[in-house]
Formats: sequence, C-alpha cells, structure tokens
Amino acid sequence: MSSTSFTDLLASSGVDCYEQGEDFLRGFYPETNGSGLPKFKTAQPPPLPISQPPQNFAFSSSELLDSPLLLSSSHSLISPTTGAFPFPWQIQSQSQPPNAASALQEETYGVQDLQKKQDPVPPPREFADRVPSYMVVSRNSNDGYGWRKYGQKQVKKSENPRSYFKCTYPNCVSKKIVETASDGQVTEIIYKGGHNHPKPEFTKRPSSSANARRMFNPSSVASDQSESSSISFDYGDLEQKSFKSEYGEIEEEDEQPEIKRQKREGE
DNA sequence: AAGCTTTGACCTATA
DNA sequence: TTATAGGTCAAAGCT
Repeated sequence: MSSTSFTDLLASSGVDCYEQGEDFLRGFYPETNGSGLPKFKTAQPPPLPISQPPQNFAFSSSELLDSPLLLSSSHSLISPTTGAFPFPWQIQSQSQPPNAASALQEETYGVQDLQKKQDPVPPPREFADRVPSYMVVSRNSNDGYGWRKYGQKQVKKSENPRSYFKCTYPNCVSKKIVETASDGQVTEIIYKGGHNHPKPEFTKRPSSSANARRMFNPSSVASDQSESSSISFDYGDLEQKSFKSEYGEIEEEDEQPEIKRQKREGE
C-alpha cells in the first residue's frame, strides 16, 4: 500500500474528514477490496455500530488549535476540489478508526520535512522546564486518549530514544511508540493497534485529576508543537476492532482549568 | 492511595 | 546457533 492510495481514496470518496463522521471513516479506509469495503487481513470486522461517530473520532477543535503544525498548515489541510486529506497522520495521531486499522497495516507516513520546516513556533517550555522529567516526557496525550508509558529504549536505528506507551483504557491494546529528540521534539510516532473504544471522557475517569492532569497538561501542548513530525501506523497485530457501544462523548476538552492547575503544580 | 514515569533487566524476533 | 536490536516487564519512586 502506498500513501498515494490513501489520499487517492480519500479524494475519490469525496468526503470531508472534518465534517463527516461515518463518511470520514469510510473515506478513511485506505484500501478497499473493490466493493468499497475495506480489506481485513485477520477477520471481517463487524459493521460499524456507530451510527453517528463522535466528532472526537476525527478531531476536536482544541486539539486542532493546540497544534501549530495544523495551524500553520491549515490552509492546505483539505483540498477544496478533491476533499483529499493531505495529512493522514493527523487523523491517526488523533485516533485510529479501529476498522481502518488493519487496512493501514504497515502503512507509514513520514512528514519529517514538513514538520521541521513548520516548527518555528516555540512551545510553552515554561512548564517543561519546571516539571519533573517524567512529566515532560509524558507530553503525548494530545490525541485525547490516555497513555501510560511502560518503557523507554535507545534504539540503534535512531539516535533518539523511543518511549513506549500503552493505552490506559481497560482492555485496549493500543500502543504507540514515540521517538523524541534530545530537544524534546517528537520526531516520530508509531501507532500499534487501534483503540477499541472512543476517546475517554476524562471527566468521568477514575482519579480524573491524575489522568486529566497528564492527558491535558499544558506540557502536552508543548509536545504538540512538534509532535507528528513523523507518524507511522502498524496495525499488524490488531485483532479486536469491534467498537463498543459505550461510546463516550468527548467533543472538546476545556483544558483551561487543567492548564491553570498545571501551572500551579508546576510552580 | 492511586496512578504515573523511570529504568535496568529480561524476553523475543531477526539476521 | 549465536549475536544483536527492539520491545516489554516490573520494582521503585514520584506527584
């Protein structure tokens, strides 16, 4: 599969990724079997039980706003003529439609050049400079999901250390690997597996203070500044793609209180 | 007290 | 079969 097929499909599907939930998912399927249905390597996925996919499945405005990359490139996000979404990594960095996951197997979208060129906006480092290192490193949850870091490794193929994250949602096997440069910039994100759940509604999460603090702490915003320089998706091990009907609704997070709290804590 | 990150050790896949 | 690299585990410590 190639990245061109992805955008081609998006273009051919003629969907607006922002506005169309289900259509977005449909259009998101990077590969079809010719009948408009996605190809699945492991098993035929159940039909999407979501008659009205939550908007968070695509983007939340706060996240969009948080990303200077998105802002800086927003003028070219969607082709007015084709409707093609030129930045599939934005979709994936936000969330992975579970059923699209296997179709994205071994798909890699590299956007290093783009990111490096468009990352002149200095992140709000005032937080990162004050908080403990692990808090800084945890700047990775802007996609709305809760991630727990379970390992870090310096790999040979890259001079930057990799951090390994698991989704904190119960029974969710989604993982992501974040490669972070010495200056704190995220140079690569690799998603493995897809979420079998919607974005958690952090206000309802147990121990919401702790989770919310990390999920929406401003330092994560700082990370967002540089995140998505390169995002890869590996859904090879994704088996359980069934969507649970327990769809929570998290449209937009009012992160102002969290930011304030974080500021207090960071001081 | 709960949940998180850190980090060295261990496990596994691959050449 | 062995060496190496990548991925994961789990105890310790932190917020």
